[in-house]
Amino acid sequence: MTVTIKDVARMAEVSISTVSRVINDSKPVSPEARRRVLKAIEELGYKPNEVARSLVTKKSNIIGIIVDDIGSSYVAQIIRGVEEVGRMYNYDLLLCSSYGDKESELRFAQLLMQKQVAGIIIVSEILNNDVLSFLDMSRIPFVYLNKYYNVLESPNVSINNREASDKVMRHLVEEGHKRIAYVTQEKDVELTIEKHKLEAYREWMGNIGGDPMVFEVDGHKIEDGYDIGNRIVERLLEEKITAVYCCEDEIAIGLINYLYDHNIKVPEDISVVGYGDITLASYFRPMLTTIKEPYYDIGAVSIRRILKVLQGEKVEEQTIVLPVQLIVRDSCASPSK
Amino acid sequence: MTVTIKDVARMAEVSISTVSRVINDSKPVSPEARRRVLKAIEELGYKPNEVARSLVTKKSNIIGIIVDDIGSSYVAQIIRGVEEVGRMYNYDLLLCSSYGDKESELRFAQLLMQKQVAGIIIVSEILNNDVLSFLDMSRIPFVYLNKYYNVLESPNVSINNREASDKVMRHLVEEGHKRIAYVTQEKDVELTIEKHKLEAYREWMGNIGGDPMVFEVDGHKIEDGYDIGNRIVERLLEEKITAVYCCEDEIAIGLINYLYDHNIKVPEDISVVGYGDITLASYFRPMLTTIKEPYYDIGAVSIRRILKVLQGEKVEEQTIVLPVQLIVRDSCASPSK
DNA sequence: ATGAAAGCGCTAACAT
DNA sequence: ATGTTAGCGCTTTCAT
Repeated sequence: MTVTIKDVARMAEVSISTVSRVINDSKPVSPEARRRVLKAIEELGYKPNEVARSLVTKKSNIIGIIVDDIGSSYVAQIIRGVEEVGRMYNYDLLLCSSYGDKESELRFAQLLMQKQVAGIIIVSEILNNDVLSFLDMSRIPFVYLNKYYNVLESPNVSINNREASDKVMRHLVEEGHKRIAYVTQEKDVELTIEKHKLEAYREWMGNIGGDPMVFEVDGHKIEDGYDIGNRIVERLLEEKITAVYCCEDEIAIGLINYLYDHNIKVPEDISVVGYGDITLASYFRPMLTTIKEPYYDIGAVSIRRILKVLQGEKVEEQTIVLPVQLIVRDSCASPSK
Repeated sequence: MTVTIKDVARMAEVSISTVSRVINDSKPVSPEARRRVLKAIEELGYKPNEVARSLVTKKSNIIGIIVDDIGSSYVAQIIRGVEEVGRMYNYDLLLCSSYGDKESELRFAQLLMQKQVAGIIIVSEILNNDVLSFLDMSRIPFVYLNKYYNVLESPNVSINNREASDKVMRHLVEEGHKRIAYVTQEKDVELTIEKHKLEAYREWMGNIGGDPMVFEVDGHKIEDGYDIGNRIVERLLEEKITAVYCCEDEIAIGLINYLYDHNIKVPEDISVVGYGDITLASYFRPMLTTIKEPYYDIGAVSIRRILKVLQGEKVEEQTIVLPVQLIVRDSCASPSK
């Protein structure tokens, strides 16, 4: 049946410890013995049983990742980043989808512990102190990623949302827009990144002497953006709004779809700016002007952080802040007229 | 420290075997002993070490999944299907991305074996007999999914592509199109599903007495569809083509983008049909008329198949064929005339 | 019904 | 430099 370290030892005529030593390069082994072991491994096609290994070393080279929904493209991008960097260091990914359920998140965290994962990355869209405190206690290296909520007390990787919003507003103003609306999330504003984005928006509107006009959307999906189009389009027209800054790409795209379906042209009649730069943003027409949240990098940096901790390095900052970028594309133009 | 079965046994004043029996419900245990064990487990917050378990049982409840690129939305959908069904039976997912590299696919398959996964699902976009024969030999239950190539000799889940193409052509013809072009893949046509799709296309064109007009595209990305727009648009116009049937949604979307960027209206000037129904298809404007490949279901059925084998059930068919559906949306209309 | 003990495949002291 | 041995935490005979 499956070949074990014993078989290798027997064939190479050494003890299993010697075999172990050459596999792990953990102690000096005479060239001769090493040669024989290597030969035996080759001939038998021996592959160490990772499970047995994990049992004794009490750790696997598996990183657990709990995501909200792998179907979201930003989540997939984060996973790519995690996967690719992890792979470089021979770490594998154990994937769980919580679909936004608090209890699932916690249960998966426990499950991953049972599986002796080396570290955990959570991509969450809700606020869930239960996992956070569980993870804190368990003393396993982890990173908590949350696109919406400000996470302050846990290791995380994010961008400076205030700065990002400033970039959007500066661009809009420089393009000549004065009547700019902002579409924000209605839920938990004070706890989310919307707080900072709204601040930036309000400040800029103050500076250019315009009235802030804030609309609230409920949900993060393209459909939700479409719905809000339905609810606000009349106000937009009445108030002669020339640009709508949406808190998320999905909302922006939904809104543009609504406008498209009602013969309002983007950007000719109204400019729309998004936030996130999801995959769709550049395939969609008109191509979306938006803030690039570097999802891939967020994933890559997250696992790097965990790997560092695993190697015993001290990681100072709780939050690692990545640079933001405004991607100017076609959904935004100077106001006609 | 971490609490083990010994701790539970001590607290419950039974042997570890009894604890094991309670945990696994493997043998009768007296009500009294069971009660005490349960209580101890509760109080200590004991969670069995899955790694130790796997070592002795020689199998984990982990399903390995090797995908081409988790960034593709169809891949993400398949994974969702696998994940959700797997979860119902307490299986976890170990994820590897091969990025289309043959050797990676093989290496990952070996790696997954080392980790004692219970089964393997491969989502491949290339032809790789090395993994296939490795998997065959290893006698681990697996499913080989390939969107492009006909896989005949390995367990797989797919749709009837011939039938799907018939549906597209019937729809196009019923809408009144006579001058229909088909965009196919240029690579390995004889080995891929394009063979059957082309057959259907040619047969229908023969039936309505039209000239088949086939264009070849190289690649599966939206950009590739855009490129081909550049290459064929003049022919399309010359030949008064009223509908283009593209072998993949990505190609269709790229083509529509090209047409959009060059002021050719879809569907008013030209109808475009895709194949796949990727997530983008319904968010894109015009919404794409396309064949729905049920990715989620493909994933779900794949893991069900593996689970069946794991439970010792015989699974007769190598290939499980799922029903197809034509999704009629907006990118296709009757030819204006 | 329960416990003692062997052993899964490996690593890591400890001896030599 | 190499071998012997004791576990890692669990399941599973085999006795009782």
